[in-house]
Amino acid sequence: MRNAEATKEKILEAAMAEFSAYGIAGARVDRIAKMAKCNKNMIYIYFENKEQLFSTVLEMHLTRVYEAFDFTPEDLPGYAARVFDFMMANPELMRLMTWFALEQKTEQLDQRKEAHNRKIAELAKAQETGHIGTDFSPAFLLTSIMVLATAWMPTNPFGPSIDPASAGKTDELREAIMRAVGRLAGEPAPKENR
Amino acid sequence: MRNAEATKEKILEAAMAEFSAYGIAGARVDRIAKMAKCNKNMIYIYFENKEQLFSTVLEMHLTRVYEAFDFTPEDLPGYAARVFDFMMANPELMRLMTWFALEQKTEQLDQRKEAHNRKIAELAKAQETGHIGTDFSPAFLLTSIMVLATAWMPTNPFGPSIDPASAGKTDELREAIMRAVGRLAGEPAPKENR
DNA sequence: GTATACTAACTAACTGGTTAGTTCATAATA
DNA sequence: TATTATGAACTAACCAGTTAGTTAGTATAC
Repeated sequence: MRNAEATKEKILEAAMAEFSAYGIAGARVDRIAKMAKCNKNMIYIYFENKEQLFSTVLEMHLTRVYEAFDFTPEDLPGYAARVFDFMMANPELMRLMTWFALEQKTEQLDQRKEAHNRKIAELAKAQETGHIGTDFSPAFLLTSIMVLATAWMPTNPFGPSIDPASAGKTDELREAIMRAVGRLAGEPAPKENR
Repeated sequence: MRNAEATKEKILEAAMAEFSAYGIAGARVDRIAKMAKCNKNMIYIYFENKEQLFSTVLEMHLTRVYEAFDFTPEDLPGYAARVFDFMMANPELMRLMTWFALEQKTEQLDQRKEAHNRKIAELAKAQETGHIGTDFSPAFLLTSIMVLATAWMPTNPFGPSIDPASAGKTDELREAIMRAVGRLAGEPAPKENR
């Protein structure tokens, strides 16, 4: 069976599993080849080297995220819930991002930077128009939201290890995260609560 | 110069630098020996093997943390500020913890677990006595606090990379984190906002 | 239609450098 | 002299990346 595209696909899939499990330094090219049921050399033909392969895998999946759900500055709890659900369903991606943050050699991904700047601009506008509170800066808000939404991932040193009971209670957790984000973003005009 | 204790100390110091920089898989024992200006063999005499050395370094520094500052359930913003300052001053420890969370082989550290359970119990009591709000569970609160206090560390994929401008503004950041924690923990009876 | 030439996809075996861990002779100390 | 600390050299395994060669598919020529 000769099929370049299929082989590339299998390599990328295996690489995702390997890198998210072991990071760049810990990943083994031989193991990726074996998992992809292809020859090791094909990896070097299609993807230069190990680091290049990692970058390709990471960017591919990040692109998938950016297309998966959109940012709604007027409904930040809803956005947090979507991030939470997505990350819970894709723990491998979270691991990949964390490995990258730890192992990165000062490089930054333009793609992510742009996406963040766009969101921050939207938040600023939402603050001006009074849709959300102005107690926190847009950048602070965005970071807080992302951090709260991903706090219960296994990659977080303070997440499940603090709160092992949360393991099964996904719904309660999402609901609490949404309320927390609501508190920070400032309930534009809820008149009263409870 | 013959001094076993001093050699052990130097090895531990070098190991901390190496492991926090490269993780377990990426760390090189030869590099640690060179940095500690000791022979590689000494490492194996004093600390069994590489993984054992890592565990020793991690536990040692975690103990240091637990003794460094105490938990004040009635002043959670203050606690968050202390965690923030400590972590900002010790970014290496945060990296070490993150490497561990990624590389761990399902082991849990009893020491940490105990410390967390104690804090959660204190939070529960503080809720009963009305010192803090009851909108969020103690475990949720504690995780949120830790996560917010450490969100702007370089290890966080959503921290400085989202908000590079925060680099120099430590004071503003701490103040915002304290307010955020206050929002989540405080105001037992928030009648209205704005 | 079938023989030939050409190319893309793939493979097995190898290479050179690295790395965790060991051995053993020597030096310091008591 | 006996014990312990130390370091240089060593070893076996590992691993990223390479090489030289094979196989399958496809186009061209007769």
